[in-house]
Amino acid sequence: MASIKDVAARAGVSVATVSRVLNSHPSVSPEARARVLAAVDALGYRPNAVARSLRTDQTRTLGLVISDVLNPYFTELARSVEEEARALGYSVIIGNADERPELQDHHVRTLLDRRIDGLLVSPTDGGSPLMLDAARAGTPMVFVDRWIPGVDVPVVRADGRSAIRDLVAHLYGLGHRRLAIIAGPAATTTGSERVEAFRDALREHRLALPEAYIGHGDFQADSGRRSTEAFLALPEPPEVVFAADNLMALGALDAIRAHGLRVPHDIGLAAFDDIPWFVHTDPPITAIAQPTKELGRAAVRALVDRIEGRPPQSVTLPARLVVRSSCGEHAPTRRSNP
Amino acid sequence: MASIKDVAARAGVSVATVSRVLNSHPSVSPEARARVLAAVDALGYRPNAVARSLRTDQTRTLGLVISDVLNPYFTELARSVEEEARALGYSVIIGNADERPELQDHHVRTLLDRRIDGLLVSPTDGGSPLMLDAARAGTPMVFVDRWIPGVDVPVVRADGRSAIRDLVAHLYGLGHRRLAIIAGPAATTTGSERVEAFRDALREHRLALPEAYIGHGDFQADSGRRSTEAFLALPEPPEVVFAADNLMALGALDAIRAHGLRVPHDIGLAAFDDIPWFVHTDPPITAIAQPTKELGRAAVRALVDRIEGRPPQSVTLPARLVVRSSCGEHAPTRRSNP
DNA sequence: CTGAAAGCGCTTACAG
DNA sequence: CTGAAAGCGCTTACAG
Repeated sequence: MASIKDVAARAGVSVATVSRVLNSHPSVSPEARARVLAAVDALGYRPNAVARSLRTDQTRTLGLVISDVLNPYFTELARSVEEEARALGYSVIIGNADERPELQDHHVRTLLDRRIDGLLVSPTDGGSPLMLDAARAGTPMVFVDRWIPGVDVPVVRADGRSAIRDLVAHLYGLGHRRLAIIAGPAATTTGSERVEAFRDALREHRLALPEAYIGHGDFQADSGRRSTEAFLALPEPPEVVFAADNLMALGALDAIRAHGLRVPHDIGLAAFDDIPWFVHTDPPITAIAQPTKELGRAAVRALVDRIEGRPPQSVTLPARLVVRSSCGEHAPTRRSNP
Repeated sequence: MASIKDVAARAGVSVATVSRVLNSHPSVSPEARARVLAAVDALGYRPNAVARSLRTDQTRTLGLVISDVLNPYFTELARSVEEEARALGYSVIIGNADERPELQDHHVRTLLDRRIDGLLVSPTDGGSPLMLDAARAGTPMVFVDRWIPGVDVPVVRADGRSAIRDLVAHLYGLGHRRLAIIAGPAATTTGSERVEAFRDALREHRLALPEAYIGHGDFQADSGRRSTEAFLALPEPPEVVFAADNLMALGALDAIRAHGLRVPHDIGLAAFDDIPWFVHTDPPITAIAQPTKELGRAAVRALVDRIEGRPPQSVTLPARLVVRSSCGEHAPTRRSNP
């Protein structure tokens, strides 16, 4: 592969001049520029980003560590992150933690070793020493979707509280009283917050959330399946199950179908996170939609602000309820979006 | 951030010795090793991968350029690629082409600039000059899923031909005669091959594939929607629509529902690529499943073979038909997997 | 406007 | 077993 020296030799100038042309530094004569450009072209020269990074101490690369790529919500988030990053002149390297803290640490470590300019994280747990150290050491960092309390890092996320209140009101209006939730891991903010918001909303209707109606999931389909089976085995099973993410909703659906039950006739189902397929499931699933694209964009902007020395800002965007027919027979109250 | 010099100073040895310890070179005295390790620990030193790469001319990184991350098939492929790569000591950087040739080129260029050790590509088109040049220049490269004919690069893919023949036999057995397909872009191998396999299978049953029954899609949901609308507007609409990927099937479902039609009563639907949600759609969708994980693994192995100087091998794995109820009322002939 | 030179953080023959 | 030194491919003050 041709190096800057080859270009310099062919153009009859020094490597300094080649470098200046490549970085569009103003003080280069038109003739020199032309000769360099011609040499670059002839040689098919491409600057070595590794060498440049070593020298400039910046990689123009962002790291994104997400909890689970197979979750459509995170896939969409990742895509929006890459899009915005590209617009701002950055690449992004994605690390998939698969909801496993050790794997999350593996990726954080690899990314740090590669000297990425900044890190976007949706933490799988309460924060490993590695991540806490990185934050303290001043690595530019922003949390997306989930965050770690007590760490001085901007957070970009959606607030599902009011959408969850809308959901509970909707369920109550349909006559349901026994409402269960499949929660995410308590160590994650989205895991605990959604349960709390749900519990608070129930309380407004003077409804309790018994321990048996709380499934302890891990945001993966399998745990949705297991929790739902436990609910169904109860002497008094819930009338509606609210899954705290779309994968656990998938697992719940699997379990319900395995028991020969029908939604919503035998049991209702709602999910946090909306995906295109929810329109076509049997029946269409009532869900809480996050402004995923906007979250990705805002997260990148906050991180790049931090990297480039501007004060970064935390952002909280509202989620919204999308009523479909998975929770009851009534003609659903139509909301903004079908 | 501490550098190798800091470690050397603290341990009272030269940087060469530190480097040897870090790379577990045998000729280091136990005492020196211990002092270095202690210094590394005290300083929280982490080697700079950028510097190492510049020096060794290898990044231990693979590039993966896929056509569309939002497509669950590619998401799963990406995940399996990362998993296998990690097992072999490599990281992977994913570039999402979004089915856009310019974006594909952007990622190939960026990846090449970063001096990745090898490139895994699922080409969006017939091959840009950039990609062709890279292949000719000897960049270790492997095509996954889709490939470019006439380029000397190993290909790892699934052969859907026999599964498509099974599908057509299944449809024929159900009494359907007017079968349509929503194809992918003709410039992609999977785009053209699936149509040809479909046409060949129809011929075995003395059925024709009229031009009007070929939708020209681009593997995205919107094109599935448009093609289906065109089918439905025909004087004699098809009895079954076969979408060449799952996103176009989603679009087809949208269009069918928008017309107030029901699957399979009014029109049948089948898809290439199977996804977990197909079990829960209304009705469950008959699909052709690829051995996605195995494809990802095999592709990484072929690429790493190539990188490490072993002869890489092309691999073709079979896809298989999964019969559900979206094509007809008959009790479906059960196949290996529900 | 231009070039010689230093230096980013590593690795690795080479000499001892 | 160990260290001094060269060098990977760049960028960038510095001097002219």
